[in-house]
Amino acid sequence: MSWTDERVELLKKLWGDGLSASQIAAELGEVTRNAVIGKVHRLGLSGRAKTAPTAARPRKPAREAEPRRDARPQRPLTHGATALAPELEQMAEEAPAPAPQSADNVVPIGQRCTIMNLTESTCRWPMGEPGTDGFYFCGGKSKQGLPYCAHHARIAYQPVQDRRRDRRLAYLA
DNA sequence: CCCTGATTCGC
DNA sequence: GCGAATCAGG
Repeated sequence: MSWTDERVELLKKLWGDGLSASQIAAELGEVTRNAVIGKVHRLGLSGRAKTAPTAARPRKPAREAEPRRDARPQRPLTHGATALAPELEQMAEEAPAPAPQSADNVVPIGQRCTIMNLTESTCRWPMGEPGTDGFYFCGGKSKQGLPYCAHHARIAYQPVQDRRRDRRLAYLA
């Protein structure tokens, strides 16, 4: 997969929205966060804020071609990494229950889970009508205490996105 | 350990 | 130009 115009445009948009490189990578698919970061730099739109306090890098001692381990294979079943500002974690607890039945979302059967299979790292986005047989949770991989996977977190917190970003920049500045 | 972006450099 | 490996940090 290459950087088509559409993908680059989406990259710019998401980066501008303050999403992390790994989130963007998950959103784009078929690329790692390193690829995203590399592209961001080449496009010259790095440095979203925070004046790099850690500028000077000691250089890397030339490296030879190594057996290089597998390039992290993005799991098709999950929505990849997630990491939102700490402020969001609080909101997560009070976040209004997302609309139960989302006709648009279809989760792979193998990923779905019930209340019994939920762990700290599974997406709790409800699917279907609670209490009925068809009900289940997304079950995608969530991280850092967030209750949702990257995909559902975006949906759940959309209205607050602006505030979140501003806050983040505020304390980083 | 989870994650973040930044950089280097072989390809 | 691309991005894995690495680094430095939270």
